[in-house]
Amino acid sequence: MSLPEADAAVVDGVLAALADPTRRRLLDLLSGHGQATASTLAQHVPVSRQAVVKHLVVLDDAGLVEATKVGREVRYTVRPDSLDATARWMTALAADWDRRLARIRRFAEASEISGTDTP
Amino acid sequence: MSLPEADAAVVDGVLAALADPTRRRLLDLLSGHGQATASTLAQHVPVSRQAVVKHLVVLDDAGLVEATKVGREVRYTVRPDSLDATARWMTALAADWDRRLARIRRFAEASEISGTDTP
DNA sequence: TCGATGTGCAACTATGAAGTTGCAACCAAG
DNA sequence: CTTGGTTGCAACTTCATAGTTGCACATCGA
Repeated sequence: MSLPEADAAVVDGVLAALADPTRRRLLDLLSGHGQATASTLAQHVPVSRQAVVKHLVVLDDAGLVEATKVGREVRYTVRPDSLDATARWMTALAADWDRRLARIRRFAEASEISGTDTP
Repeated sequence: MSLPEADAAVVDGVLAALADPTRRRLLDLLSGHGQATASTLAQHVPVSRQAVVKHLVVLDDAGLVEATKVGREVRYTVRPDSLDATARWMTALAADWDRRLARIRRFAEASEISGTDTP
């Protein structure tokens, strides 16, 4: 109803991307440095450069980072748009749950009976 | 840093839990029905009851659902608190990225050095 | 041109998670 | 007590993904 369904794919990708601690760390490093290459990031994370690259591909597919080729190196930057969309989605979802729970609670108090549906 | 670090474990659990589409579907069903058992949920989802139970355990560990034993059945309910906390965390993170990007952009414009696109 | 540094691609391993099946235990109603 | 429905536990399979290594390709500087 009031939940935005248009960016379901975006939300899906962002949630999957944020589920990994290493990727969250990379995003943290990126937001702190403004720009960084995969090689530079690999120095601040206990995995290899190729592992970092794979993570950056996932983050790029989720729209969370942007790759810019500068000479022979690839600079990565954080992109807040899809994160912001997912944050809004989650906030709306939490509000929706609260609404439903409030309604159910009110209904339960009024009708005194607890059997909601399944007999 | 304005980012709340106290609920890092909560955020971690919620993100991991929400990463799975089946778990999101279960949460959707639960928020719609108010209450449901694992057997009931399994009828609305293309997986077995035991798979649903495992998902519910994950959701319970993440603080997203609550289990209540009623007679011989276990009723599950949605719990918005940790979802709300995660939503706030994500909103703060998006705002933080925006802040940093704005600062970097302002700095780049002021110092005139970085040829962003036109060489 | 030559070397050094950085990136891209491919093959491979392995650990964890999602899902299944089977069976035991439990509880309510006949 | 027995029977039907419900949950709980355990072993097992399967598959995605995080990680590795090795090498080829590009690019900058001397």
